Amino acid sequence: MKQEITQLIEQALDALVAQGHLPDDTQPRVQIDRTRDKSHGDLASNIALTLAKAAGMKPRELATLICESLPASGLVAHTEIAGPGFINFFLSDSSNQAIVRTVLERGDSFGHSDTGAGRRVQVEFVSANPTGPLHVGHGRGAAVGDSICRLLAATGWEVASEFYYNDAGAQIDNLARSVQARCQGLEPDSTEWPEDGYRGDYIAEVARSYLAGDTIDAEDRHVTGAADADNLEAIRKFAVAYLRREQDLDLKAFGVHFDLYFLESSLYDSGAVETTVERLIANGHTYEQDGALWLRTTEFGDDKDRVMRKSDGGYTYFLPDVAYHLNKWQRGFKRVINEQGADHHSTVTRVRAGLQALEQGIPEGWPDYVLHQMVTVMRDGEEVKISKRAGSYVTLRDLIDEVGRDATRYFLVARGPSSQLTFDIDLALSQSNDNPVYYIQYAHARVCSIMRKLAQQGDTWTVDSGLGSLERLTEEHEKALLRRLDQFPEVVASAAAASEPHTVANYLRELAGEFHAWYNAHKTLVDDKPLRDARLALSEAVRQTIRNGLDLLGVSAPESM
RNA sequence: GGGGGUAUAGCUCAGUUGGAUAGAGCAACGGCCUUCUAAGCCGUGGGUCGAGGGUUCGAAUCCUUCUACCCCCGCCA
Repeated sequence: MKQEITQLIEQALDALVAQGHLPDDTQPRVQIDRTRDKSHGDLASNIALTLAKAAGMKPRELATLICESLPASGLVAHTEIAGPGFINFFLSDSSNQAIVRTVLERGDSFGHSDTGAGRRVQVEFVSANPTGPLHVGHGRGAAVGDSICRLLAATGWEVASEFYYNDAGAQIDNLARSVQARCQGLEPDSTEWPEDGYRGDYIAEVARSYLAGDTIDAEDRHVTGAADADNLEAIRKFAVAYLRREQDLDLKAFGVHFDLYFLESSLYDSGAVETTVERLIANGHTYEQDGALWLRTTEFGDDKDRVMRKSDGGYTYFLPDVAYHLNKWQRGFKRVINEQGADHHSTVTRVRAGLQALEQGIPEGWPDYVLHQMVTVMRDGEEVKISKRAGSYVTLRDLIDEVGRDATRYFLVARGPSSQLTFDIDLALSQSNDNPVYYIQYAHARVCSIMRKLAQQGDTWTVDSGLGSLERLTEEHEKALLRRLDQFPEVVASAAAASEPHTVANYLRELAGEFHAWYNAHKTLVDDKPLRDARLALSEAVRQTIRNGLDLLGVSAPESM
């Protein structure tokens, strides 16, 4: 609709240029906004305000000229000039009502578009170390990352979701030593407990399972506990498999799927890490100091140089990270989005610097990052500190069990990634009925309920009869719903472009609110059949749109509550 | 000290890449169920958009200075 109106304005401007009212070099960017206040019509343009100076006219004067030059169109009922010089467009009823047909024809794909044109995009998220269960922060990453994937797929991108699986390095050794200590009967308070060891209770459970000789069936590995407290390597393999399985189960319960688990160890096995080091050295961006090998990341905007090979010969996490992202580039992903917690912010500059130092023609700002701010968990009115090493923990699984998957996902995705999030468990539990997700789902279920009622009465309706009498939708509540439905494709497009799924959540709250208001004000199943069928068609369009929107958030659309 | 983020109603947060009188939920108060599900609706009250300055037809939004809080600044990830 915006596009059609934009074209009308452009035609009017062309005519004014031809008549000499506007300079020949007028190259306006026509901007159309939805109005906030319905007394301002449906759409508004500020074009007269932006061109007034160049035209040497007062804005309202120019606006009048533009309105007089607008080609006739069945879309527009009338225009008004308002305020300092806005042109307000009042759309005809029939053009507003047409959205119902569009929604019902497009069905599950209403709101989808093809801006991605089949281009490939890779989205990496969660990427938690296999050193403990997933916590709320990972949950936020999972909810946001998965929703971004859904948004990109809905806008025509070919999406590859990926979990970088850190199964090598110092933290894994730390994990193995912690489990071994538990196998040996040590407690975290013991003086012999490993320095920086993981203290959580789950470590004891891993040890118990290992000593019992359990077999772990994780998605990509199957390991049986050797039950030998002295075999550190066996413990390491068992512990990684155990925690991998736990994370698999957590993500499955959360409804999050990954196309690929990329193993950090594979970068060592394939020689990619070595190759990366050699290339960085050959390119002259490194130096040795204090027995370590440093990368001159300050050449690429970092505030200090970084160690890539430690004095003990091992690599820091930074180097495999660079090798991993080179691998992504080599796989042909021109667009990559990394969704991470903001506590990992410092890696952004570092990874990009490493990629520049490789001199492979990778763009400077590649890859994209979406950083979500920290999640604070409140329980019993107090903040629960999340620390794997200290052992205090609120797992994602706990939340799903207590609060429910839909509410947990909605809660974690409904805020902008850049704002901090307080997850109050007591609130989510005690007032779960007030959770916005139920409000939205209820709107969906209500439409289903109306349809059931219709069937109970032995009545039927057809989409065609509904679409044939859309002109009966004349109530203010109905007009508001029509406008809202028309907005959905833009909401999806901008949410996808900006990697901001929360705007979809906000939209659904508005749509559901307007539906509930309409439902209470006007009965759908009235005796007047044409009116009834028109309202059923509108109800069905609302239901379809809510369903599509919830799907983008990974939240279910129940048929009854 | 440096980098990033945030600051909007009592609380939790929106605010469509500069638009018209800044919104919603919760909390408070008052109404609505013999009528398609009351997990709902209607109404009332509630604001120096952290503070100062700047840019322009127009600023919660952009620039600048300051203040407060969160995160990071490791040869951990």
